[in-house]
Amino acid sequence: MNSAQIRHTFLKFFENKRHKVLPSAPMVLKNDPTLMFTNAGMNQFKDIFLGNSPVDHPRVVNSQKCLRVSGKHNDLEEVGHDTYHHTMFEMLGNWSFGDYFKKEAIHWGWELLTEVYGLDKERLYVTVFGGDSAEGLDADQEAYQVWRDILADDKILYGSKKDNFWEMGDTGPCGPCSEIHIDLRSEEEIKLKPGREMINTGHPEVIELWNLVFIQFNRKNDGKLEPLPAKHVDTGMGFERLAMALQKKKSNYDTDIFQPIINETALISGKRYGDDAKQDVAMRVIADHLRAIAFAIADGQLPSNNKAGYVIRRILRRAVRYGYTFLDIKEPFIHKLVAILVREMGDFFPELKAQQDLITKVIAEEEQSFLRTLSHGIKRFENYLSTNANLVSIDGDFAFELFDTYGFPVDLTQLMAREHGLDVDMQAFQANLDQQKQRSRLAAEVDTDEWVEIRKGDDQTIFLGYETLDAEAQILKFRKVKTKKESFYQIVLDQTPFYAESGGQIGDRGALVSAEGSFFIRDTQKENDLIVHIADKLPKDLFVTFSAKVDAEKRRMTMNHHSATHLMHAALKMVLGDHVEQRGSLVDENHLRFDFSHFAKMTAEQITQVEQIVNAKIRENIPVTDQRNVPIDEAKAMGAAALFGEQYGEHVRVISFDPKFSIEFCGGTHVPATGQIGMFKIVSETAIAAGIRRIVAITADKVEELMIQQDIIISNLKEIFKNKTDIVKAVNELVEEKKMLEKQIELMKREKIANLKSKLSKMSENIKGINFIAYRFEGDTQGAKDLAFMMKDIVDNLCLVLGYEKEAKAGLTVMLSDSLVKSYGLNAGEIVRELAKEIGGSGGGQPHFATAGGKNPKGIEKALKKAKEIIEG
RNA sequence: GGGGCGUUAGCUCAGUUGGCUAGAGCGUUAGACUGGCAGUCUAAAGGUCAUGGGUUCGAUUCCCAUACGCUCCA
Repeated sequence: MNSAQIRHTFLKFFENKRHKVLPSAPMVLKNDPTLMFTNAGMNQFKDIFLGNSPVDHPRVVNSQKCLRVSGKHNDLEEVGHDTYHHTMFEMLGNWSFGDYFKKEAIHWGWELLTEVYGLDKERLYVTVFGGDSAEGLDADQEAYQVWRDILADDKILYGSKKDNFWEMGDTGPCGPCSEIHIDLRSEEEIKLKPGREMINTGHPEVIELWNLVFIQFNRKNDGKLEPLPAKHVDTGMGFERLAMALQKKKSNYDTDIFQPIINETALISGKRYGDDAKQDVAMRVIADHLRAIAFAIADGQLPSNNKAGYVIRRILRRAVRYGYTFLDIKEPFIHKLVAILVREMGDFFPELKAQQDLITKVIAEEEQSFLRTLSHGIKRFENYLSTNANLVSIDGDFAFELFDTYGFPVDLTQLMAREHGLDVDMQAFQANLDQQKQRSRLAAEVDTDEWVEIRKGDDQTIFLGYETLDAEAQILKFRKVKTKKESFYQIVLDQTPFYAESGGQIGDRGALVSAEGSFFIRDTQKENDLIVHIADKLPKDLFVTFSAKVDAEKRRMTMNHHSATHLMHAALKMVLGDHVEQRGSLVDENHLRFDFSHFAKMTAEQITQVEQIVNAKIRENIPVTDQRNVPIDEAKAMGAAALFGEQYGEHVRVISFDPKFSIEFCGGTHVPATGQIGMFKIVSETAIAAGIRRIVAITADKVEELMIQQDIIISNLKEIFKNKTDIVKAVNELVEEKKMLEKQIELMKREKIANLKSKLSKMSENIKGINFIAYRFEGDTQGAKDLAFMMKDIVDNLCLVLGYEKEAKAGLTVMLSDSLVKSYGLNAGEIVRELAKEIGGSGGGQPHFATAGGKNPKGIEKALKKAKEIIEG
């Protein structure tokens, strides 16, 4: 059975048991401050478990793409060194939300594995929760009894809280779990030691296959467990492991999920998989990381230098590094593997296929830039070696500097050190790293108090912001949040007109008004599905009914920009083509920012064209069509544009301005009719990454402001040019004229200096073989310098002293021929310091050229005389 | 969010106690050589030393702020 069939079989099996097949949620998360990436199948159902979202389907089945590269689950450094760790993997899962429980979950799981997939029953073992006295929990007898109906007693093991009690976090839903393990060792090995003794011992061929979690408790803030009214089933089976078991391989990487990519890597590098342990590790790393990066980019996360984007960049760089070091590939190559990945997985994950070009381009660009970083680091390293003789080991501080400031991986530093017979002081390196971690942790510390419940309210906050900007509201709960910089309150209301930041639209600002006064709400944000109002102060009386008022002006401008974004999106597709795909969007009261895939700079004509289309649509004054709760398939059939990397529920909201022109999935707020936007203007169009362009544009008042400003500039110009008809021509003429005049001035200056040169040459007095000239000069420091260097070229044995006055300050310049410095022992710096006393200042410089400045211009004559005295000695 | 580093010619970069009237290589342009091309030689053009303040007789160099970029940590 190939991997596609394995996945299909799983979904089909549960679909036949009345489960709803759901697509994988995006791997990159938004609106969850605690998590950057989907790291388990349950993430997309978190709000159901927490009771924040209603249950649409009590039974669900899916295959979820997961990424474990940050936070609690971080497998990045393990990947490649063994046969089963991955950054990105698929989690097959079936779910019951308050529907069936242990009995069905266990029986179906067993049925699927043994009867449908045909796994050998003899090789399967199960574990159940064995109880925990500290928690006051008994063993999970219920699960045990179900298993006893299926399996012999010696196949069932009791597990500890660590292995068999699953918790989402410090608080929240949790419960015992039952795992199915498989023993894939050879017959001989099994004879030597039975599988029963190998469970959970970390053997790569005796592994956990499927985890069935039975959620029946809620962990409270005080650590106590409270039974849940609705019990859930949450299961997760590693797709790659299952494939290994079914395809009778010894490693996940030997399955058809990874082999095509590994083969291509082998081809590119000219090495063979299986020949060399280190090379094999590298090929596994590359195969794994390629998947993670490609899917992340498809989900809208580009590599960048912070947050989620940075994690993606690091994964890619790890892959490049392994290729560079162990496969000796010094050229960008990972992007070439994308085609293979798309061929293998593009059918089940259409987002990959649709964005193949972009993914390839972005990866190629990143590879290039990292290879530059590497060569930079190598250069620095060689520099370090050549400036530090007789080294015994590489300084840990230097290795850290390379790593921290220049991004040069420390293992490469070690490798290069070894080539020179050196080692790296890793202790000092680690100490530096720990110090940095400590610092970051302190700075990022956020102290969140527990929620204080004011009123009972099980339901979600009712959002009224599409219809009104002013509504009655009561506080459900609030909490205090403290960071290094500030502290504020988060407030949850029973209903609210405030739009929480999401989908690129900024959160509303406004106030909660009661008899007591008005309390400023500075921002509104989303935490998962929870709408959180941010305030600096709390009202004294929290139990009254407030009037929640949104800042209407800010919202109006934001809506203008949001609706304009939709119109522009449609216009871009018309002008540039259907490959235009939204990659990011930000709208606030000041502007709109829109990132989209397109591979070339837009021409001025294209930009104008887009502006004209949008402005025409604005003048048509098209009323908005706002359809809520449209079934997703129906919305798609309408031709609404969905975004990659955005998670949509069963029902979506569809916003259209003339369904033939612009129709999009969107949760944001929009103008009632396009006329309100008034006017649209693109302010800039730039590149932000390979294949991604960014447009910044403005609407309404902002365009008006811009126009007024530009009008003022133009009328001012016209006035200056006495209302000439063609100002551009006038300016051009002026520039040309200026150039000509500058040339003339330059000529005259030269002439003047030439005159001065001959005049000064004639003034020269021969004092003891020194050609001495002292002169009061009309000019400034720079002019004196120019003159001095010219005189040096034409007079031998020169001692030139120039004095000049500028803005009531005095300046002196002394120039000596090199011969005087060498054979007479004269020093311009010393001379000028002596002379500076006369002008009430100080100075210095080089032996042959020095300057001084002072506040007393009257002393210039005296200084010039004194210079002669010095030379006369 | 915190730390480190960078920004000098079209490109890649030097410029080390503040003073060599800012340099190299590549590229560009012109001329010469060669039957032509490739090439070689010679010469030239090209710089608000990111921006704005400050210290100083003098700042690419030191200090402060801003912008942009790189990088590590969270």
